[in-house]
Amino acid sequence: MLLNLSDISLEPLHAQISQQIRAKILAGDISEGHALPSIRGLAKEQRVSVITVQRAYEDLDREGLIVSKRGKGFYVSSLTDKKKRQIALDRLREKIHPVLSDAIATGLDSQEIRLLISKLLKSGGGK
Amino acid sequence: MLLNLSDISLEPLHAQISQQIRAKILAGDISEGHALPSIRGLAKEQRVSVITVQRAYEDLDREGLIVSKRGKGFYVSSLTDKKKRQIALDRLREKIHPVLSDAIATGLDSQEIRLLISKLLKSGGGK
Amino acid sequence: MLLNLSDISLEPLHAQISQQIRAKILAGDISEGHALPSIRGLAKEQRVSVITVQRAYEDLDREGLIVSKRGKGFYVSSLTDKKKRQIALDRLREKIHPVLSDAIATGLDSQEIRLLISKLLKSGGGK
Amino acid sequence: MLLNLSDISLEPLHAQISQQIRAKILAGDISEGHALPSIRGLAKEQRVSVITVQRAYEDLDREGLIVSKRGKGFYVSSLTDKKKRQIALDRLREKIHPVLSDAIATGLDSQEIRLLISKLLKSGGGK
DNA sequence: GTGGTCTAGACCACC
DNA sequence: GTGGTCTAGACCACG
Repeated sequence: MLLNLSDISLEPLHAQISQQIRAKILAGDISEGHALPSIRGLAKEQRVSVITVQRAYEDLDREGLIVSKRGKGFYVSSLTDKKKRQIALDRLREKIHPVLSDAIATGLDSQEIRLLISKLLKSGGGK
Repeated sequence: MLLNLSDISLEPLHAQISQQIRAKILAGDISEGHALPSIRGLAKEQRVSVITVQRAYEDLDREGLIVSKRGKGFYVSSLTDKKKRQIALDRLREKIHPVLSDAIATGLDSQEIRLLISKLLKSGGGK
Repeated sequence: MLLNLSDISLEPLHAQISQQIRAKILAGDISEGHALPSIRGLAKEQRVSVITVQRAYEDLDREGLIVSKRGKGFYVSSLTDKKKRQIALDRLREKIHPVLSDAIATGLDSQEIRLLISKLLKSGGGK
Repeated sequence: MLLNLSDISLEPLHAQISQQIRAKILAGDISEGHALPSIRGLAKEQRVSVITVQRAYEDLDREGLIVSKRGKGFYVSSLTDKKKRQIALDRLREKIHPVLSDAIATGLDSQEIRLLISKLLKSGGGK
């Protein structure tokens, strides 16, 4: 599985892993019912500790995006597209709310905030 | 000085302090040349350690928003409104960029991202 | 790690530490990718407080000479020799400028300043 | 008396004062036997505390550059030009030595150090 | 009074 | 094990 992990990021490794897999699932890049890489396999491939992958999978499991089948591995849960979009929106709202609050407190007005965001989205928004 | 600190927040205390003072300065709530509360005074008032306030002030000093006058205290730097707005926008851009990247990776399109943000901004954006 | 710390120097301890490690890195005595001593280890070895070493490492981190890998330690950043030399020259310029200004203001002329410096450099320049 | 004092400099105020007066004396801008401004007068003129000027004068007195005539004020000592130049050189040597040591430890060689200094001296070296 | 530095502990998340 | 944060003291130079 293609992941982009960084040793020196402020974001913990397990969070980087769960976040990138979550994105793949919500974007439909991994379809429902498909198996995820085994914990050991992914750990070896990404050169991280087994426990790190385990924590990432635990998070996704708790969110209901994947399910563990004992002795067989982890599988992508079955979710309607609508439900996926809802989850994605909820996550976005949760993460963007404090940023907007801070921007407002800092004296920026809604107009220029929206303008900046539009520019960022047009310029790709890519990583 | 009125601050809203939470010791259960994920955000370190010193970051909460510097961020709230930064917002006050950028929004023009504290004007240039004015003295900030003394390190010890603010520490006592907010019931945090002296070092915690010190780190917050250090950060703002490094950013150029305040200056330290030895033996006298900290003072708000002189910045034009334009410069302040620029700093605020830069901070917003930096903080919102990864959030937007993640939203895109998650399968959301620019249209619904903008829509969500507009709704949040209209509903106050307040904390 | 071999450090030469003096608690009677005017220079703060943390600055002495960061400066000596900085010199080792810029001179290539510690190569890129190598791990630095752990904060606690160095603190114990040099008989200083953990926080003192931490501040030294923070400074080097901020300058980009080392990077922190959470849970693993600090590592020397990868820098080309050219870049290292540039940083060394910039530091020298910054530190020597006020000294030269003062010398000029004091009535010395460029010729005798250069002469003195040459003599100091020939006599070793060593500590 | 024309002085250039900065509130926010790392250099203590009294050191800034003594250093600038010292430079004037060594450069011959104030000739021997001339009276220095009164402590109170200079303090008022430069908007600093009396004690701050006092400490500056004390330092110069200890170095033998000025002498106190009780009840009359401070006067520039009588020093031959050769002696003045010697003092200036001693000060320069003392201040530049650690800077050169650090530069050497940092991997720079004498050649490029001299080159940098020559460039700084040619470009004015002025403050 | 102020900020700057330092110590000797402690708890936490991460790997 | 690692670094990141925080506390509660202390001493110093400065104004």
